[in-house]
Amino acid sequence: MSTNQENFKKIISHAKEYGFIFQSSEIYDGLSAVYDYAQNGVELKNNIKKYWWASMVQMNDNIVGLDSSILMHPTTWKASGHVDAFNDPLIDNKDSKLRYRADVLIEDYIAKIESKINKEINKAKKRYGDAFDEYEFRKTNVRVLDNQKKIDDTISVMKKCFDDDDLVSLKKLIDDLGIVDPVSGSKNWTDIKQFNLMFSTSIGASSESSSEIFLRPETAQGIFVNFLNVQKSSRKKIPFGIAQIGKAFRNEIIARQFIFRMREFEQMEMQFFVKPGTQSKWYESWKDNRMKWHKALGLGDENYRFHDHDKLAHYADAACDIEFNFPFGFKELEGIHSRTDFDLTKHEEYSGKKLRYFDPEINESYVPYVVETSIGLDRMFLAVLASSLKEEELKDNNTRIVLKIPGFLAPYKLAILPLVKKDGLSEYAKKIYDELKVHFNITYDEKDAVGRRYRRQDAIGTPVCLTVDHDSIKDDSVTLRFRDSMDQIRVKVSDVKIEIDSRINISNWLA
RNA sequence: GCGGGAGUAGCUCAGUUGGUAGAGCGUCAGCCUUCCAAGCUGAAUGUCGCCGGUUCGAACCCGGUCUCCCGCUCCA
Repeated sequence: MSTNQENFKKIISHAKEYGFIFQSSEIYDGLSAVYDYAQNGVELKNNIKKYWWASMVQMNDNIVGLDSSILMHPTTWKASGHVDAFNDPLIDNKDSKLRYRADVLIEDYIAKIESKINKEINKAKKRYGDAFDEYEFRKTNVRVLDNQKKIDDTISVMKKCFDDDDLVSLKKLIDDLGIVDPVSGSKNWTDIKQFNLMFSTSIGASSESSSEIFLRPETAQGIFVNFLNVQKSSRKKIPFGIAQIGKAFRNEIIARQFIFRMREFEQMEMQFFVKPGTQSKWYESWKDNRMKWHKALGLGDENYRFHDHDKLAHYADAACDIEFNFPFGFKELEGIHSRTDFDLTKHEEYSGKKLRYFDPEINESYVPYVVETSIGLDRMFLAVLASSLKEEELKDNNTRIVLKIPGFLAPYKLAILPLVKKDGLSEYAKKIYDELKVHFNITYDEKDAVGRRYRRQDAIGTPVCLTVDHDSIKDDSVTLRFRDSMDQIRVKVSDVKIEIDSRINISNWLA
């Protein structure tokens, strides 16, 4: 475990030292759980996006792309359930150090009193047998009436608190009712705090005309509200999918573990619209498909596993995660959810617009069911970085740090290195650089011994280095040196493009 | 948010009972070098996370605060 922690620290240091990830606003002490992608990080991240986009949109003739806005009509989030689900009044018990939802505590209290009433009723039932009239009993029994009044009062006070957003009175209610922590039995409560996981902002420049809107907490809703627009303009027939890559925002109560859980993060989501009744078939098929996609990267099959959800979210009838073996254990990397017709039905309800598909095969229209695949881009980035960063023992007690990422993901595909600066080698090398830079993202380095320059390229994952020596000028041949094997081959300058391309072309990983 | 640990150069870290800040690696300039780092010369870089207090004097002691890592919780 401690070695894993050390390993994780090394990854974080490496990410900073070699220009992959910096903390946001670092000179101002940083902003909690927000990170920036630096010169090498942005290349790697963009390449991961390309891999996903190609496998979704390019490789499937029934999946199309979308880039919807971060800002959406506020009713979107009422319809999706986020306004309710992402909004919790929380309270801590100072003795047990546990955190509870205040409304759940009160509801538990009400349930307790209800069970008292039921006990009373059951006792009376036993006593009076068939002659027992529950309605009459509830109306007349003093203890029952007393308890029922407690319940009614509690509910009305609680409702008023929520209507008025009055957390102080809500706290007072918990104190007045003498609610204790089920674990510690203590009444030592903190104040109630409202946690809203959605970031809000306002639209409209003047304060009178402005209205509160949210930064999207997931990209999926942008797809749902555009479902019919896309379907009609693309003339796609069900089953078909809409893919989207974009930022989402969650005001996490606690956000940690480097870029694993951030407040501003990027999702790659695909919503697949299917005929009702066929969703479990597609759910299984996408589970299989997505796992294959991950494993094709070659980060190690043993690093992936499925994890089925025990309790399902309000919108799902089946759900699982693809978990990855991060330095801090197996954690969710991608979610695959069978979302039923929940979202489209809700949007129909709230918008008053039909979101139905007319199926020409059965001559009927219906609200499609949705199977979602949703992957955290930043998590994917971390998975690639963490599993690829290796420290290798070489001969003569030497070691090297090498980032063994798949070639097409590498920030630079090729580094051009003149063996020495003099004798025209630099000029010759720069000429090659100019010829090749239109084909690949490449870099040039002539500082220090060539061995040290190889190490620098290893550290950022450059799969191939090209070295120009004195013979190159005579016979137009150069040495290619490969990151993983450290092997070298001699090729004609005119063959370099083909040699590189055969090793880093994304199609090698897409099949 | 609570509990535990931490914050000193780009990175990893020293820094004695409080006396005015260092190493290794890296970076930059130059030299030397004909293929796998750590050969030579020189240089730059720190309000010791931030604010306040105690003290003649604080990297060190005290208080607050910010940020990171671990546990609880949730998710992409």
